Parts: sequence; structure tokens; C-alpha cells
Amino acid sequence: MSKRVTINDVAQAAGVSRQTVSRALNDKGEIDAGTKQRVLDAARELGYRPSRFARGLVRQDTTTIGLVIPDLLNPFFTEVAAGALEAARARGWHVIVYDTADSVDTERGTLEVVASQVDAVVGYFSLDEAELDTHLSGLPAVLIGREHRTPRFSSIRIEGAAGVREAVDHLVAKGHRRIGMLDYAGRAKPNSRRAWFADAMAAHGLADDAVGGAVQSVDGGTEALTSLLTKHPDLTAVFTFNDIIAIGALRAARRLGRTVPDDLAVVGFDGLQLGTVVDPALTSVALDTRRVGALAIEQAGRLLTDSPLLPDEELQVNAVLVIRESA
Amino acid sequence: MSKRVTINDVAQAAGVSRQTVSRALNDKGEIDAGTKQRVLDAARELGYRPSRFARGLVRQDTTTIGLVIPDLLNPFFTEVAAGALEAARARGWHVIVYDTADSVDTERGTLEVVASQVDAVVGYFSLDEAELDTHLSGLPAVLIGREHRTPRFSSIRIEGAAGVREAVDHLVAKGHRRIGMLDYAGRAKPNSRRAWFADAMAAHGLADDAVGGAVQSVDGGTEALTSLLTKHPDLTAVFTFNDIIAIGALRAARRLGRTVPDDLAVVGFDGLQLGTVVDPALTSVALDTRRVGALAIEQAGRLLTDSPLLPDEELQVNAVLVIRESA
DNA sequence: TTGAAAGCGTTACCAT
DNA sequence: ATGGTAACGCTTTCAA
Repeated sequence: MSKRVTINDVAQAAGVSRQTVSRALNDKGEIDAGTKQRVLDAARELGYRPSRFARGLVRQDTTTIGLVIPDLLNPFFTEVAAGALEAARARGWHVIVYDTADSVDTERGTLEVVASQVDAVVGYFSLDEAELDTHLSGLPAVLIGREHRTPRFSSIRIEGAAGVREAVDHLVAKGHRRIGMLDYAGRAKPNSRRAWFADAMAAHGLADDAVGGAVQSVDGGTEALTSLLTKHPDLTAVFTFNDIIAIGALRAARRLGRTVPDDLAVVGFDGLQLGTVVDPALTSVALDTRRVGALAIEQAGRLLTDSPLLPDEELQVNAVLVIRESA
Repeated sequence: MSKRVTINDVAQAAGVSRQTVSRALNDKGEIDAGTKQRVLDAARELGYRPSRFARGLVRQDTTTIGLVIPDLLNPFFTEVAAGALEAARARGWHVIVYDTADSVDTERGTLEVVASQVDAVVGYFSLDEAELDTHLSGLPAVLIGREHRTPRFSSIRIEGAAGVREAVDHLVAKGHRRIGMLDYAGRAKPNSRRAWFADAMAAHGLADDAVGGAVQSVDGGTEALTSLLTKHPDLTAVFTFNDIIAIGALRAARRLGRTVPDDLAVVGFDGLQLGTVVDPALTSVALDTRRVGALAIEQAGRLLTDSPLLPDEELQVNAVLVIRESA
């Protein structure tokens, strides 16, 4: 790496002082047009580029937020990221996107780095709060889609009980009685979506006995539905942990010769744009993903400026049923 | 924004000097265990977080690369981004992702900011080189999927002539003679893909008269194929500018009662993972998108360190035909 | 219009 | 083991 060209080099080349160079480069006025041009020429000549660190040190106004997501290739996270980027841009903030490659180890490493690179962090984390705290060493953080127990963190809550209830209501209204679920296989503890579904089924007095686990991928959904239907061939509808799995389920149904929605109704969760691309278009309990990202940024901003935080009820994003073609 | 806690505050609280604080926080050794603990406690107590600017200023080793893409929601760019992130992480570099919202104005604004935030930039730009240069003011830049004319820039070239030729060969081998193309409508000048297709058709002595323009979206593809088939109902196959448009075409074919691939063969371009999700799975002239991102990062790194640049022939990514179900 | 001096918060180097 | 001093590169007073 060749030695860095500094403002002093430019000053010397142009035969002026540093401060004059600074003025010329920042359009400060109070400078002779000729001098300015001379400085600009010298700067270009030398390939001078101001150090962002030195600049940041002096003017403390650059806010950078870290956005941590498990997988850039998962459209759900991309949609959330898009919302966050948009909200951040509106405030003139920067966003550094970190992809933890869905691995806990990578997450640890990432957090270590994140902590020294940004002013606040928002996103999806899998570490527990205690460990998160040690890696983050005081960095303001907003957890998405996950409750926080310690006041140390803030979080955006996904509320889907009503939406899932809507979905089951819809299925029941269509005459379905045997409704299964494709849950997420990767998580040890029972998750909210599973519970929401159980509640909704109970409300209709229906048996909630046909539940399979799916890996978080299209292929995972395909495999999971195939084996679920083997065990429970009488199912006429299935609710899935998310749209990715649902899309895999769509494919499995097709391969098994079941027409969707006539022979099997499928309802996903998330309401991804991707769901409009497949055929039949996916009926889904939809989240406003952009809003999720925007809220996280908003709250991070408040954390950063010690402004009053958003109240809990505003930190919640409600899912609603979006009926398309698959159910 | 409350006043910043500096290393001096911690030093004072712990009753030691700045340097000692620095040692304690950076695990430097040469420090008494008790002192270290005292410093750590004080730091935690005060909520001290080192300034990344001051740090960056003194240790000149943090490399940050800007990745500019038109649209985070477009899976093609996401795949490239994933490749870039991975390559950057392997080198211990940071990547800031910028989304230009597919707008030239946003691109201008973004570049202005980018220039003062990163050490180098890679990505997709729509501005011409002259304007790019003024906004970037000397920042090393790697343009993806686009030739550069001035030595000022470097670029990653997408070479699809052979792949498209393969695709047309394949279609012809299957008996197709009337093959149309859904080109990208947004670009004024004839683009490479259009030319590659024309050449491939010419090589077979086939008429290249059925070409429509599509907006860059699934809906765009649907509309475009619909109108193309209205004009040229005799088409039995169609090649599209990219997979997104191809997926829209798939949907249009279905709506028009044409079975794919029997009544109409469809070949996309890009080879997105998304193409395996739709039904029938998309046959496509595929690019190694991860490699595109990785190459861009590699070249940016060389630009940055004044290492010998990658030679032109290595800066090229070749597309190859991937046969799935749609053709 | 221009320049000199004083920081911004941190780490490296050299004493002690 | 600890502290003093000098950078790092830039912008912001304040004088001239």
C-alpha cells in the first residue's frame, strides 16, 4: 500500500495551507476562485481522498447502523433489509449489512466486529442476551422478531395470533377440518407460530395432531409435506411456518398429484413478494416486512439520541391474512 | 445526544492513564490483572465505547468496501452481493451495501456519500464514466457487467455469447424453428444479450424477427410475452433477457393455456436459484453469480493495495446453459 | 481571502 | 507494569 496522500501534500503542491485546501474541497466559500481551482487541480493530480476517519473524528455527525441478518439469500430478510435501508437513508444514516451465514460462530465473530464499526445494531440474533451483551459491549441494539428480557435491549415484536386465527377461520369456512402444520424444525423450543396455530385450531374444536418439522428452505418444505401427507393422508389443508416452506409444500403437492387449492389448501406465513410469483399464488399470513425494518431503524435512532423510545405497542407488527390462490 | 464518554473519562474513573486503559481494553498484556479488572469495570460502568474514527485513524488497517446495487429485492443482485460479502469476510473487510433504488438521482446521491465512507466501491452503476468519475473523486471502482472505456475504472465482464449459443442450439435440436426473444425494455441501446441471441439465430439461419421488450419484473415478463405471442402466435420457444422476466413469461404461458415446455419452451438468463422454485423449473443461461461478486471484491482489493490487477481474461464470467424443465 | 493553532479520541513508541 | 508524548488527518475557531 503506497503512502497515503494527505491534505498536507495537496497544500504543499498547491502552495497553500491545509485549511485552504479544506475550504476548497468542502465548498466553504471565502476563498479565491483561482486558488480554489489550483487546489482542486492539485488534489486531482495527486489522487487525494480525504480520510473518512479523520473526518469522522472531527465532525461527529455520521451515524452508521449495523444490520445483522442470517442470510442475504433469504427473501424474507432481504425485504426487511430493504425497509431498514430505506428508513436509514431517509435520515441520512448509513447501514452496514452483515450476513451471519446462519451460523452461531459466524454470529459471534460478526458481533465482535460490528461493535467497533457502528453506532447501533439492529437485526436477527440467535445468541442469548447475556452473550449478546458481552460481544456488543454496550452497543445499542434492537432485536427483531424476538422478545427481550433485559432492559439492556429493545425489540420489535411480531404479533401473528390474530392473523393465524384469520387463516384457520378462512380454511374452516372453506370446509376444511383436517388441517396440518409444517413447523420449523430448527428451533428446539415451541415457537409462537406453532402456538398461534394450536390456539386457532382449539378455538374451532379441531384436532391439532398433524404437525411436521421442516428445514428452512424450499426443499425442506417439499420433503416435510411429503412425509406429513404420508402419515396423515386425510389432510385437506396445511399451514406452514413461513412462505419459503410453503413454496416447497406447493411443489410437493404438485408432485404427489394433489391440486392446490382443490385437493390441498396451503397457507404460508410472512407474505413475501415471492408468494405472488409461484403458481398458484400463495395465500399467506402476511407481515409488513418493510415496516419491520423501518421500525427497527427508528428505535435504534431513539436509542442513539436518548430520545424517548417507541412504546411497546408501536413496536409491534401485526400479521394479517392475505388471500391469494393457494387457499 | 449526551456527551461522549472517552478513554480519558475511563482513565480518570479508574485512576490510571489512557494508555493503561487502552492496554486493558485491547488485551495487550503487560498489565496487572487487578488494574485491568478495575479498568474494565470502570469502562462498563461508564458505558464507554471506543470511537471507531479515532481507532481507524491510528491503525490504518480497516478496509471497507462499498457495494452498490440497484435493488436489494432483486434476487440477482442479492446473489452477487452474497458472493461479495463472503469474499470480503474472508479477507476481514467490511462491506457497506447501498441500494440505489434503481434511480439515477438516488445513484448520484449515493455515490457522493459512498465516496467519503469507503475505501473502494464495486457494483452496478448506470451513470456514464465521466460523471461517475466526478462523483467518485478518485475512489477505486470496479464496474460489474459493463465495459469500461477509461483506464480509470476496472470491470467484471459477463460473457454470454457461448452460453446463448448453447441455448439456441439446444432449442433447435429440440426441433424449434420459430424462436422469439423478450428483451429488456429499459435500455436505449442494443445490449449484449440481444446481440448474442441475434448471432446465435443467424448461425442457424433462423429469422430473428420476433423480439419484444419487457419491463424488469415478473409482471413485465407476463405482459411482454402476452403481447409477443399476440403478434407472433407461431412462436414455439422464447429466450428472455433474464430469469425474472422468464418467470413472468412462464406465468403468461400458463394463462394463455400453453403448456411449458411442450407448447412453448422458455429459456432465461442468469441461472438464479429462484428458477428452481418455479414450476416447471427454469432452463437458463446461467452465471456463477457468487463468483461475480467475489471477483469484484478481489479486483477491488488489488486496486486498493496497488497489487497487480487481475488480467482481463480472469475478469470474465462465462455463462453456460443449465437445462432444467422449461426447455 | 488566507493562515496558525487547537483540538477530535485513539494507539505506538519510548521512558521510567 | 505504567505513564508521557507524539502522531494519525482533518476541520474549526480565531487572527491577520
